[in-house]
Amino acid sequence: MSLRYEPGEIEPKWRSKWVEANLFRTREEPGKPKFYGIPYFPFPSGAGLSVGHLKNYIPTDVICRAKTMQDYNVLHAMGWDAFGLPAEAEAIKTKRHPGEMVRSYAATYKKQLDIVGISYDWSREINSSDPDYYRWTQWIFLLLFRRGLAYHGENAANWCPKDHTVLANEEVEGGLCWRCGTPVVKKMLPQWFFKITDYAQRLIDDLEGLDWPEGIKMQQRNWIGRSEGVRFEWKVVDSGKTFEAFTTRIDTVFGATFCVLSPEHPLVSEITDPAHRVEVEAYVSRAARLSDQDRLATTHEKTGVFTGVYATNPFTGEPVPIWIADYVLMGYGTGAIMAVPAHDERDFAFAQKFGLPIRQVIEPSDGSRVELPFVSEEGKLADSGDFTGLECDDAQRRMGAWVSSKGIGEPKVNYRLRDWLISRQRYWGAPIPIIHCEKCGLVPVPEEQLPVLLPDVESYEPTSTGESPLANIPEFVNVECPKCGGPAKRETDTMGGFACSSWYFLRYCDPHNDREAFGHEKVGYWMPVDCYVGGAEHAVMHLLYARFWTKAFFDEGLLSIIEPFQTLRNQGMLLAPTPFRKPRKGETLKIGEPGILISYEEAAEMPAEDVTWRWEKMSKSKGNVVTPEEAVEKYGADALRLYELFEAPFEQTIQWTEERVQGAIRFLNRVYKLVGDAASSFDKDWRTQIGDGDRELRRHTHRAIEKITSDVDEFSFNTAVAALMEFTNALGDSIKAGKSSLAAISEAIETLLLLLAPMAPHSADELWSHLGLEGFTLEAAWPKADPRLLVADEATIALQVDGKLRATIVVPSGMDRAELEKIALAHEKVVQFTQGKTIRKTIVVPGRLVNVVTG
RNA sequence: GCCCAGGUGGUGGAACGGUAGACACAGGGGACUUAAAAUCCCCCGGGGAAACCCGUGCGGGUUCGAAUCCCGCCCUGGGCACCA
Repeated sequence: MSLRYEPGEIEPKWRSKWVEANLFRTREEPGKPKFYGIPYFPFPSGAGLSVGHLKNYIPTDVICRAKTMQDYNVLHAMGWDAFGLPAEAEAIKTKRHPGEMVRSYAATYKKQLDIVGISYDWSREINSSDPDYYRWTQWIFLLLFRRGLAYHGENAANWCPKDHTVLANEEVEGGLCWRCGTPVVKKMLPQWFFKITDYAQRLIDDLEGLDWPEGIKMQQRNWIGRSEGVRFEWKVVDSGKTFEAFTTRIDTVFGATFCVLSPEHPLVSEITDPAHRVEVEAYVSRAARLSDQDRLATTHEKTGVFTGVYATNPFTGEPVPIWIADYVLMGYGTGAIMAVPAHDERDFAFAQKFGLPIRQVIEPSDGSRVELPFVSEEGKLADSGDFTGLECDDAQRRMGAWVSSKGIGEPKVNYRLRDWLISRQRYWGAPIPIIHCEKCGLVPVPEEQLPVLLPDVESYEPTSTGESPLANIPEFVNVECPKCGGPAKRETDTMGGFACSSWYFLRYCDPHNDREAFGHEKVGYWMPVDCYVGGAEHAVMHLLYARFWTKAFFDEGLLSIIEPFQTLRNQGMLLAPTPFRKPRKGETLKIGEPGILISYEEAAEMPAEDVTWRWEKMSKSKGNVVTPEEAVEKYGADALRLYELFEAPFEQTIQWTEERVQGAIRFLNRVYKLVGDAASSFDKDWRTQIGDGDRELRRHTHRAIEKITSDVDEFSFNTAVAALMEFTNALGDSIKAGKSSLAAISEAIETLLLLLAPMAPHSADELWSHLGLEGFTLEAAWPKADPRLLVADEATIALQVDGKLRATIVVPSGMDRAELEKIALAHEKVVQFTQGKTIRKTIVVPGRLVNVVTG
């Protein structure tokens, strides 16, 4: 009987059998190794999934299915990053309650993932906006608070003095409030922070042992931004006041011809000379008016103003002018610098603009003349007192020691990383479980009172007061102080969404625990995540926060590991063809777009030459989305899976190409036909029948096992599919040639289905049962390659003369060097190409090649 | 500007320093068919009748041998960007 791949019939059938058998339950059988594989925690958006999103769900599923067959206990779960701004914004737009909305979106995602046959254990599903979950997010907040890692502090925010509200950076247009046109100022406002900076060094150090893409590690290192330097004191002349400056180039200190303070530096108002006050104040308030965005977006044209006062360079005793400029940031180092125009590009530009002296104190070691600014550290000191002549690195050490010995400073490591601002004046998040009491200060909500429930409200839009909408609910706000019993007020800010996603992978291990966030034994068994899969866009947010929390939990004794994600892989994007047309008069193009975006229907109606096609990421707004439903309906889930696996290496961006999905269907049909035709003569008991013969077919079988097993482990799914195709072709040829025994063919067919099972599970199960085999492929044992069957009887040897291929010969495998050399030198092609030349030497690589080198 | 990835046939891509182009897609030819689709067989980097020659972004180098390693460039994609 000739079989065909009929996805519409077999795929729903097998999916319901899997559900019936509770096939995807997490096994926690003693004595087996564990494998924990998950994709990133998605926010279920209203647009639903596209086939592009499946680029990480399918491979993660393949590896988890393979590990299950390899007799691991596997944890493969899914949940919803439900809290946060994207959900709230969408709910406001669609006028729905965010909770109800997210639940319905999540249901759509679940359905979409199910029809592709992804093997999640849905009994462990998590929703971060569920009180049973955020209760523990709040508990973790209190844990961090108790450890001094959560603090309430002042931070400069954009403030509109007329509306009495903070504004998001996006709400400031040209330095003006978007509502009333009043100039926005920076104002210190209380916010909640997590003290991630305490972990800066450990976050760098522990990257070392992780199997992560090198690019992501680099991004984290750069983000944390460690730099070594010296922090030291400058005295303001005739004032008794001092400030500290941080520099990584203490070796250039003799070239410091001025100092610069950040406009926000507290000393500015104290030291400014009365004659310069008006000018300085104007500059400071102008700088305050700029949002960070504008300040960073502007061209690097330097601005600044002189304070009229001087500071003494502790190395030279010389007074240098103190300037104010916004290129010095209050948030980094000390907010004050020594400026060395000869050896720093920014200081150089500033000095040139304002006519400040430029003094060279570093020169190349070979004494050659260079153009300034000379920023290299390869050089030696000049005109630097006792330090003159030293190499830069040596000078840095000695000058650091000199500063320490004088008691005016010390070598210091600085990090670019800032503390993690977690409070949001928004409704849709986990309420921060703190009570403000006039008498007792910040009082944690007692653990037994958790969760602090997010009250159900009619209107949850952000208020004009700049406070969270929760501040308008007296029943929520007014409470008794848990400490003194007096009247107190609840914190009304909620936590940003990244708090929820920083620990969900621990909750999967123990999702129904109502006494703890996660049981020690459960996380001890499952953690760390062995395989974490997602896009590269979370490099410095989620992946950094989750690492920080894991370390804090380790310090608390809740975990015995210091890193949550041992192996991380980033999937490539999937692009879809997207049509654009030429702009008409009066139409403006969006930056980076080749024309005006049009729909597929419009494109079909226009003359082809008027349409420009471009590959774009699938998105609702681009109108180029192919949904899993459409693709499964049209091609089948197994074909879709194989296509996405086969098209390119996992990390690479691919282009959605229908013809190639057809190729996957064609392959599946070849497998169906082959298995269908062989079914009647299939021998379940091939193990007892198999003899010493059939080495050729069996070699193909066992090589396929070896190759596909290692390819799946290494995330090389495209070559795994290719190996499966090659094996199928070889098996077909072997059957056609009629030289193989039924036992060897049966072994090959059974093996083929098992190797196919993680990638095309519906078809594997269908054909498995067609052969009369019991159970599901997922519960069958993964085949093992027999090393004795991997070696070939014969080897093809390349014969080269001077590195050029001249012939190939087939010899019995295992032939030794001497014999290979003898055969090669006697070969007619070798003789022909070495004629009249001296043979200088012969390179023999047994099993591979012989290279005859002439001289 | 700095930091990461990448540049291989018409296309997607293979290739422990060892026969470049596996496996596919598209295309061409043939078989089957009244015909088409599907399927099966053959061809498919360039030049050449062939022997051979040339080919992995460009220029050098190391090596018996380089797509692969080293140096210097050029492009493409991504990230960071006044961090002293």
